Amino acid sequence: MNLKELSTKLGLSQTTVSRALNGYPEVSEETREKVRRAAEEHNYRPNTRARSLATGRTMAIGHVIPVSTKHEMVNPVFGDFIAGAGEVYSREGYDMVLTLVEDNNEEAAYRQIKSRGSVDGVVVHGPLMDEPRIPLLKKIGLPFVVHGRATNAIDPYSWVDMNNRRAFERATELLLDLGHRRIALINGLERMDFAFRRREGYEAAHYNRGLTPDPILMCSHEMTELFAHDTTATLLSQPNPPTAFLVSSMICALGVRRAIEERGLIMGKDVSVVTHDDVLSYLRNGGDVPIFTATRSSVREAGRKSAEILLQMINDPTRDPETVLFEAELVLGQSTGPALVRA
Amino acid sequence: MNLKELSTKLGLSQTTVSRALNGYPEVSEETREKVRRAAEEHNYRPNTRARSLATGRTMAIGHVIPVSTKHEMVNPVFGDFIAGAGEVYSREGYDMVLTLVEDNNEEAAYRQIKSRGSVDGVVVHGPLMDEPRIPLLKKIGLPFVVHGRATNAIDPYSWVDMNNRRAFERATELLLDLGHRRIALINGLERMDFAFRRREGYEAAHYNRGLTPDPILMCSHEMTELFAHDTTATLLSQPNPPTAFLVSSMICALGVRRAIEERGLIMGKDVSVVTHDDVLSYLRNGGDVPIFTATRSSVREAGRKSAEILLQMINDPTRDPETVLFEAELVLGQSTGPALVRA
DNA sequence: AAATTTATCCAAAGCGGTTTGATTGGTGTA
DNA sequence: TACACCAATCAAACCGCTTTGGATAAATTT
Repeated sequence: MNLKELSTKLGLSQTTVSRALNGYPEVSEETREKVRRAAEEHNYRPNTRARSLATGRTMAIGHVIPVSTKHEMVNPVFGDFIAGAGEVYSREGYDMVLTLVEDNNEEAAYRQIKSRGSVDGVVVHGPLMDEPRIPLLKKIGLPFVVHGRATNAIDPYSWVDMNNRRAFERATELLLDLGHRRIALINGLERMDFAFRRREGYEAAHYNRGLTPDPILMCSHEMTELFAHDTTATLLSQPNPPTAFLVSSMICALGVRRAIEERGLIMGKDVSVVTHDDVLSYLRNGGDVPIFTATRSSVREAGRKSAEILLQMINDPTRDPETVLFEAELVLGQSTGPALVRA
Repeated sequence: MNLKELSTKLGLSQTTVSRALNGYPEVSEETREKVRRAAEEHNYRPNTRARSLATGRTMAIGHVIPVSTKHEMVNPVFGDFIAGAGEVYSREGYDMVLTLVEDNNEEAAYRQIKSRGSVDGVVVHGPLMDEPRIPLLKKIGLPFVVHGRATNAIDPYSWVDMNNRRAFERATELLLDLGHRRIALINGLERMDFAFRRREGYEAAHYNRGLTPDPILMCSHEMTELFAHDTTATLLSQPNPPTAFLVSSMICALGVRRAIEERGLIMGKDVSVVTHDDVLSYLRNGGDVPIFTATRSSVREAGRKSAEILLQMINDPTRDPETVLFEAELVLGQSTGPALVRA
């Protein structure tokens, strides 16, 4: 059932039917109601493509997911982010289109997205410190919002981020307060902006107390359970092992815990762990007292916020870029305790 | 830059330019080359919407992700499945559009997808045993392939599934062979088809040896780390605790292990664990000898296969439904061992 | 009563492509 | 030389919608 059919069936012009359904005032309430009922009855829904051709708006938002060619990694955070953004999109009648892009030809991908014109805007995921996509998108004039930030970006742009630096600074301070002096950092890839900032926070907390973190304790890698486990195992078997771990994701934290317990140590007693918790739906840091002491910030909420900002930008292109910085909560769990005095 | 502009710039008609770019034979090689170069130079790309309006093909595939209203759960498997499917789509020039649907109004969602005409076909995720979406999609005539199966579906349809029943039967047999007689089943929601089949396999292995599984040992829930942990802890504290656990996901397996170790037991010695492993990128069951003994089947591969089948169906609607059944490998890891003789 | 408004409705022109059905000039053939 | 045929190109229709710019009749002013 399309507009033409519906309108002949009603004995009206396409114009009137279209207007009736889209709430324009030049239509009597009586006909509008008639049209509405007929549309309902025949399950009519305007064809998206035709409509967007006519309006110039696609009513779709693109998400470009970088897929690491080397590791075939998909960020586990992605599902929940999408869920948050999706809530907003479906409420506002937008579609969400995903494009997977290998990390070597991102520029081409974005140019294609723009020239094919299949979305009204994009969400940029996984920004690097030096993020070429930001000036690119500015140049080609595609509205966008970044989930995260890019330290070295110059021009203003819209982003939604968590205060990674502050979160990890606070987490480190907590561990220092508990007497820990050898704190390992199990970080993500540090060309990723978030990971870089987290290390900054970790280091800052040390420097602020006149301490210098041991470089040997700082590790950076794709955040898998396995990496976290192996790294932790290695560190713990060294002559002067860390007494605490600051970890970049729950998944990694599980690996850290595994390594700790394999050594017969008790987490929260022999070794402390603080992790960042993205509040993923399938990996709740649950229980009355959470398992892990954690810096917590909901990635789903970030998804919602990103979507909202992007839609606003699309609806009013003159708007200035908007930014949102979430502060992570620091929630105390069972995984931290005072540093043991070394025999 | 659109077709019209490009063709006037070239002094050719839109027809010729369009044909040149789309590889039609009625164009001299000379002009074709000229057109190609001009298109390249001006970074011309046909507008997707216009093209799909004209051709009737949208060059987009829909994925409808059920989002549990109660638990706000997003299946963690989803990211990797999408990555696999996405490979195929981008190779074939398809977009992927995601629709999040709360589990209470799925029918409306699919009808809308059809009538809005924004995709050429859909992948159905998370089929239930009694899956209303299958007859619905058949009725409204939208090509689809199901990731998983629906036990009670009658008409033939395309699906890609893992042999859940067989996998869990084999896993159970392994545990029985090792002497275990009280094997707990930590399963997903059993209205989900995959979970139902897994239980069938688990039970069949028992029945085949004249054994009857204790209903108290069979648990079914949304598959989170927390649920798995709590359930395991409860079961282990009972008078006649299980000596082995058969688990439906790696995430759950991590919860099971946590509960085991909290009790001071050693996995693979005091208690055996077999889990299903979807080969998620961030949760590799790694190491030379895998941590967990597991039934293993790559969900990313399933994504690839699903996409391929769906595209074939779209390209040739007369094709019969195609089905793919992956057999899971059973890989031995460190988490299983002979049942201890009870004192 | 004539002139304006106003309330409804409609025909037709896009939107940016693809595709059908000519039209042209050049070749091959009888 | 005349005819058919082919290769290359184009004008125009079409996909399904929105939107501009009338048109018409009724209501209101003057």
